[in-house]
Amino acid sequence: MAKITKTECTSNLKNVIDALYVLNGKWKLPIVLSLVDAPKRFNEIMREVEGISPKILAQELKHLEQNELVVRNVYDTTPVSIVYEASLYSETLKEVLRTLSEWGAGHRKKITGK
Amino acid sequence: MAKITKTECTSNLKNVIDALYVLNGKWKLPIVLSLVDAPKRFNEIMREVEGISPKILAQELKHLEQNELVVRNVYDTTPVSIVYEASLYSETLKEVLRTLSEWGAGHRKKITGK
DNA sequence: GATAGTAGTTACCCAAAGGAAAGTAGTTAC
DNA sequence: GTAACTACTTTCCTTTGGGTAACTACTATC
Repeated sequence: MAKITKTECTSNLKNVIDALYVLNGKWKLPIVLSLVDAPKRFNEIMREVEGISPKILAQELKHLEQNELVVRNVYDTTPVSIVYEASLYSETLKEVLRTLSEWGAGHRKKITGK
Repeated sequence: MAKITKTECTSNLKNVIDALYVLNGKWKLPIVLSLVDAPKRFNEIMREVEGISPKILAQELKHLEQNELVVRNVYDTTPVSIVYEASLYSETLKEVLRTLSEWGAGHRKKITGK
């Protein structure tokens, strides 16, 4: 890593902590990945993201909506259908997800597979 | 995001989960960032990473050592000095830290600062 | 009228993460 | 001998994350 100043390092740190605050937890990135694939309804997400409970899914969707990563669309059909989709903004996560995925794959090889 | 297959998506997901498993928690990346800056002793890290308790620091250093991100050097002086440093391998995190930092900075602006 | 599906909410519980404070064992300085 | 510094460990406690199961309110189908 190129030489950096103390101030740069501290602000890096703060940025990383902020990013992790938003993306932290077992389910947030899996949900986003599922919705990036295609918009889905509540029970469809439940079926795709295996193991998640309705309580946690509702909670995480709210968190992701607040952070503008997911959009909740309500359609006035009978009964109403509610469709969640990854926001345009969520595409800014693309690079983060890519580097994390690459690192995770490489690291698994290093620690277990060799 | 370019069109991807279901299989690619699932393996992405697994990789990301694996990466987060290693990097998860409040302190791991802050500690790595601190050591990337310069090798340090236990109490030096304590002072730089504000708010961390000795219990947590000892625990996280062990975890990071197991994952080969941090090296623990023992020097046979009197008294022994123990110096922790970021491993060469930890440089593979560079890209991850950079994208996370950039995203965190941009996201903070979006959600709070405007 | 019973069953199933929609999108959740509620209450209760457990386990892991993390914080606070004190202790330990050794060395060094005063 | 007392205080301070090293690198931790131990104990206790609280908070948070997450799981289970039941329940709600509505609609559609048999």
